[in-house]
Amino acid sequence: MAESDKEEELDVTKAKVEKVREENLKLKLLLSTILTDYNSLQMHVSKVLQQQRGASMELDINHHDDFGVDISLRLGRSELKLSEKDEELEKMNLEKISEKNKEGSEKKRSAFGLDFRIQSFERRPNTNETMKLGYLSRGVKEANVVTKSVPSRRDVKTTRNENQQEVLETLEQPSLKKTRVCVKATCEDPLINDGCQWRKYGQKTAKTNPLPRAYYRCSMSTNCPVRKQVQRCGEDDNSDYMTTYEGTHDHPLPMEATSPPRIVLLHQTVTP
DNA sequence: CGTGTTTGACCGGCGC
DNA sequence: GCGCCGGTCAAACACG
Repeated sequence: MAESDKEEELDVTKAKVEKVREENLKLKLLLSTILTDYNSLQMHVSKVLQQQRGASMELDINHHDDFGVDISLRLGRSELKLSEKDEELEKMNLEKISEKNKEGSEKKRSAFGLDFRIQSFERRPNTNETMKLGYLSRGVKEANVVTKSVPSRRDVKTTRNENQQEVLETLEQPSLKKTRVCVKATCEDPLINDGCQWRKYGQKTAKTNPLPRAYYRCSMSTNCPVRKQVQRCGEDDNSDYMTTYEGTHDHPLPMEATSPPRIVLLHQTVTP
């Protein structure tokens, strides 16, 4: 009797182990997809930056100002510093990975549905602003990054393009700066899982857009200055959400917000 | 009862 | 100066 009980228990345990193994395999697959996607993003960023560098050299060959680019794909963390050695390693890894994933990465990217592009980014020399993009978990279709140094409200003019996408035009004032990142994402839940806790403090319907815009504050720390706005881009339930993060967290972030994909490209300076 | 959401009121910036 | 508009506040409410 006890013997058969033990055998039954063993079978149940075996089944459990098998289940866990299957789950593990699935997670591994998911991770590899995410990694592939991340690598293709890195490639894309470096390509865009190279193009930008080329364009700026062509545009202003006699101008001797430095032109720096900081990109850090992390949500609201303070600036990441890499030593020269780290940069070299990062570069080597990127090359290695890009060769490995040359084939099929495009296909996988569209299948997984993650992409982003830098619309514009420019900084003046001796400023210390890092661009941050929230890590979006699954369900993200397109991340559309618009980041600039945002001075006081007085100096910011808000215009809109055809897609009701907010574009910030910064007038001359390099001192007062805030991080601002726009992310366009498709998910059922407007509160995409970026690892942080948000508390809604308001909702408004803009005149130019009948769809409501929600305002959230980070509630992970009592006086965290980070805010985000979530604006639906279409009327149907499956439509995209434009999420705009503003500010830098004053507290450590959970794993969800700090885990990869992460892109760090520090100081690409062009000297004519 | 604590925490989060809703929603109308209020405030400051900006254009005319 | 006035009106419009976007962003924020805060009281009321809902929920676990």
